[in-house]
Amino acid sequence: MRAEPLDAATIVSATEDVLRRHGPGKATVLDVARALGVSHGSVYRHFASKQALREAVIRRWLDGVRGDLVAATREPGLAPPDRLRRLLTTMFAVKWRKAREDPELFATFRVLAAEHSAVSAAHVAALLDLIRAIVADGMAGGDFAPGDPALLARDVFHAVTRFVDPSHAAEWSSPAIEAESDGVLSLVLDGLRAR
Amino acid sequence: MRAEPLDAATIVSATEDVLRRHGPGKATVLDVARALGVSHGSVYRHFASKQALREAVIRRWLDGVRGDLVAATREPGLAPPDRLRRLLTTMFAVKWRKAREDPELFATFRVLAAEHSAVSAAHVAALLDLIRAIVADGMAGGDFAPGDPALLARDVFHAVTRFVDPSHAAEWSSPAIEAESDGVLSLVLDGLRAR
DNA sequence: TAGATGACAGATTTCAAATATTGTCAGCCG
DNA sequence: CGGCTGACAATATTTGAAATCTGTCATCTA
Repeated sequence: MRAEPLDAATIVSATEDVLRRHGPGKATVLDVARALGVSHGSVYRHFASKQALREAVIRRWLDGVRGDLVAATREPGLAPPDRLRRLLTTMFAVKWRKAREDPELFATFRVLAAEHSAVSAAHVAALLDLIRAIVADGMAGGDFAPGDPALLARDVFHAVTRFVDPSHAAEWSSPAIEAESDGVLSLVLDGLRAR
Repeated sequence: MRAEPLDAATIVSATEDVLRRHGPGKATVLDVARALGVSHGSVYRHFASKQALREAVIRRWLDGVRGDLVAATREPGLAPPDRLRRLLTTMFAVKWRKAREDPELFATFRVLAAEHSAVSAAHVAALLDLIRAIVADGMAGGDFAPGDPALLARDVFHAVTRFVDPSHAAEWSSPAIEAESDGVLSLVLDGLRAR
């Protein structure tokens, strides 16, 4: 039936396809096995449970998002305030684009992320660390007022919740959303500069 | 069966009780009529539909919340920055308390608010106006840098989304939530002061 | 005669039986 | 042998028939 040996990555990809096609509620392990042309027992050789399989899917998705983000931000010769603005607007743009391009798929990944909150929490922690590094840079160079970079990174992230948290995805289709995020960003950057 | 004549306010109160008891999914017009000791036809004399009845309930609830808020903020002799901080922390506290005291009832009202987004939008607009008035005051007195008070009020409100938007109610049970809201509030107030 | 009632049609919800899925594992196949 | 299969028990989901609810209105009653 299959030439290549069945491996975890192949199964995860097939699961993504099935999720895309059937949605989170009706995507079964049997569907995944069918898509791969194997019995469902074989899937259970690589993943202990349906939950574990779905966790692998959301983990790979979030890692990809974060990869996109780090790549887009690797731009030299930008002062910390501009770098922070760039990071955050990119963060917004990546999420908004994914949510708008394929709302059903985005909704599916929201369900998976909610199912596996530990994976989501790790993702958020990694994003927070990106912010923290820039804030620390800015303080060292005098662009930002002194303070605890980790705490301020947390504050910044919380202030932009509306623009990154998937529970606000419905609001991202408004054409005003860009102006709104710019407004909050300016307010926050001013807050970091002058304390 | 009933001494006093049946009026809209009485029906709304009975509906609140039924919602409290049965939840949003299983609260029927028949239940409301039963609670009042009348036939369901009588309820339809005062409200055109079940939707209209539920809208009256959520409208009264939100008006009450806003009343509490305005009352708690009517405190003289406070500079605009402190007044703004007071308004917002009170806003948080009112919501958090309601959500923690009776999570099921809070969830019920969330459902009603989602069903009647126009009513919720009006509520938000009224809250925004409270913020705008204080920001304008602060600009007039030199506490805040000059700017468009309406736009900045919008930015401030968006920055504290996480602490007022019911979709984040689950996060409000964390003991860290107070420190987190204080952090964002300080950042935002600094932003308003020094632009 | 203003306000309340309850029978009624159509829409929605409920509940139990029928079907499908999850996860295990003894045995098969290359 | 290492990996795959498919029968199987336990659990979860779907289905559709019965029950309930929404909204209307002709009729009643105070």
